[in-house]
Amino acid sequence: MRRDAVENREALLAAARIELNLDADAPLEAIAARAGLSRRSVYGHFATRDDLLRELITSGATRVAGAVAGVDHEHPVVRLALIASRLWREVEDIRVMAVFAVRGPLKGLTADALAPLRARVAEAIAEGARDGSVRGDIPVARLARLVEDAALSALAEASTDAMPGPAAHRLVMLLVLGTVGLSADAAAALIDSHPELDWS
Amino acid sequence: MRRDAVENREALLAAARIELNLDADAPLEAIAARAGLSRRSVYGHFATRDDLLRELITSGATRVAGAVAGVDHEHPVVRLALIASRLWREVEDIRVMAVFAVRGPLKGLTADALAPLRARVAEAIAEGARDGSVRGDIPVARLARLVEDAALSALAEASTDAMPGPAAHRLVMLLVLGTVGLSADAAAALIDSHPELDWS
DNA sequence: ATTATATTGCACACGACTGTGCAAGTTACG
DNA sequence: CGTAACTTGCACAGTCGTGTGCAATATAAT
Repeated sequence: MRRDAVENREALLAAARIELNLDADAPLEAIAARAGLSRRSVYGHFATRDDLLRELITSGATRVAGAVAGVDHEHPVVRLALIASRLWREVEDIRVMAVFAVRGPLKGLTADALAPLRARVAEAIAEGARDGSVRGDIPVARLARLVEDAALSALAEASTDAMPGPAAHRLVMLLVLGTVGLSADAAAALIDSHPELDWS
Repeated sequence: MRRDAVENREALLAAARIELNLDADAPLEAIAARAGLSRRSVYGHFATRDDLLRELITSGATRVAGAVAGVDHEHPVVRLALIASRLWREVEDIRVMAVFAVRGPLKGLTADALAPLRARVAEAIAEGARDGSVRGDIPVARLARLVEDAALSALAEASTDAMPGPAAHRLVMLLVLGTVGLSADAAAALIDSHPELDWS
């Protein structure tokens, strides 16, 4: 295998990440173009369109899983904020997976890939609901989905509006904490009192 | 014009509302089938596919505008909750428009249709930020978009999970108020202390 | 330099969907 | 009734996307 071949493969994946965020079913033509290749060449790297998507989703899932893996904290709410914080680094992958979470025949794949992350979130919420640090007026499963939505809309806002890094990072945490029941002030105080939630 | 003709026209619009929520670019075949018509007949009512969508969006926008028109209250936060409350009645239309708000070539149309509603929300937020009842750590325009997202995800949750009416109605308000800075408890208290926010 | 490896352009088959024309059928309505 | 309004089925053209075959060309690597 040649060096430029693997570079082009990466370029295709990167291009797909961008292009699929703009249009969930962007033609291969567009993806290839952004990668500086011809449509025909795509088939030298991926047998079918679905193969490309599959690779995007699974590789994305691994990165996300890695980013969230080390997260741990005794207070479930801080844990949620930490997860949100780590997620910020993986925006592109996250958004690609979000796009396919609802639509298309790949939604099963996406769901599987995101399962571990969702489990961690649900667990933290359940724990927080038990000790009173998280609202108890919404069933855990439903609240978990809503938290996911909140994080997603913060991430979307961050990347469409080209927010400066620290602001976007903080926004994601603020929204997650707000959804979980904290007031704006309480959320801000919590973030400021925990150095591990700082922008680094 | 015959009576059954206008009935079929309505049936087509209703079918489109359902089918387009399942799949944003559902084929006319599917829509026609759900309406109990043949694909060919659709063209007896709408010149093109876009005409159908246009009608859906604009008629939906008018309903929503009407629902929100009468809303007024001295406290901006209560006003936001009221808007959220009224929105709940129009879920179906809202969701169709939400689908096309992001994707598709009609997003401009949708944006225009939703403009008045967005203006009201932004205004209430700005007013609240001035008198301190709404968080001030997020720029008004951005917060308005985030509130919109929150409402949308609540509405989505409500209609996919088949929640009972009152619960869904309350959820929409809770999420909007939470996004705007209130704690879960404060939001619940506010809703309970204002009879006009009750489920009717 | 020579060779294995990649990329390209073009042609083609295939499928899904839109939009149109037209003749034959069905149904509401006066 | 009987007629005008509506629906249907089918055939067809046009568009856009995928996936493949192949010959020509460019490029990395030894």
